[in-house]
Amino acid sequence: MASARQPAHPILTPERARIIAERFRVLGEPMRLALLHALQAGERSVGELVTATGAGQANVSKHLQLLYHQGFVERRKEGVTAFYRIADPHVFDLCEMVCGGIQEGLRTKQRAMTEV
Amino acid sequence: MASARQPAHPILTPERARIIAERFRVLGEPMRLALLHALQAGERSVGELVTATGAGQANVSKHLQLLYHQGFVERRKEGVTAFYRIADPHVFDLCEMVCGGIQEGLRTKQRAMTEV
DNA sequence: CAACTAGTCAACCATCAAGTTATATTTAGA
DNA sequence: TCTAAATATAACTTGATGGTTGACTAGTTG
Repeated sequence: MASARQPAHPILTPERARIIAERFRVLGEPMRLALLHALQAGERSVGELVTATGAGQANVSKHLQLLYHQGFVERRKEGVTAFYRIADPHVFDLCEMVCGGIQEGLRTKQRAMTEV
Repeated sequence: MASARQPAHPILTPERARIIAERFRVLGEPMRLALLHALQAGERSVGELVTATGAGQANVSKHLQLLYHQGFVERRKEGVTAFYRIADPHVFDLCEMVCGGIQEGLRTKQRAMTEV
């Protein structure tokens, strides 16, 4: 085990905490996750995302702005149509890690329930 | 490269999106990140966390409840004192991934600014 | 130019969530 | 038992946010 020596945890200044939290918060919204998921298969126009998610157009547009300004998606304009795409596929690694954490939590609860 | 064949992305049902978003949302709050960070060095009582973060006692307690019910921290009661600890150190991997994404985003912007 | 289409923006409302204050609960100790 | 300490909970206030509606912008087409 390497637990004898405490790892030097990087200091979390309030400013850093704020920035990191902001990014987490953007992912903490089902609709935005749905948009990212829809974009996982490739570039999509706003209209396509509207039909894919069943949400209102203005709503989709607003969420896309948030994702855009946080750097999660990129934008391309073609005529009157706007196409969005994933900026960094690593987002999905994040999601999978969260899923793993959820499943781990469930396993822990399961163990707790089946204990003697 | 394995990009020729599209990976079969797991389906994101609304229910799954809601659960995943809920977890992200818990991390999307500076105070809760500060609490997790304070716990990174080891188990702490509520009082210790109050002085460590400078927040109100009731506030800290409430955030701890959230972290607890989402399975991010575990709890131990000793007399009248409650000790909290990190349930799964993988949370910090998540945070570091987010930091990486932030830095990557900044690099991208930097490149965009220094382009011809 | 008029009509249409795709998307963004602004205003509004309802809901939610963070923080505070006060109160309840539980345990230790005089 | 009475008190004090540590924590949890309830009630409340206030600011943030998701969703909708409607106006506005900019291309496209007749």
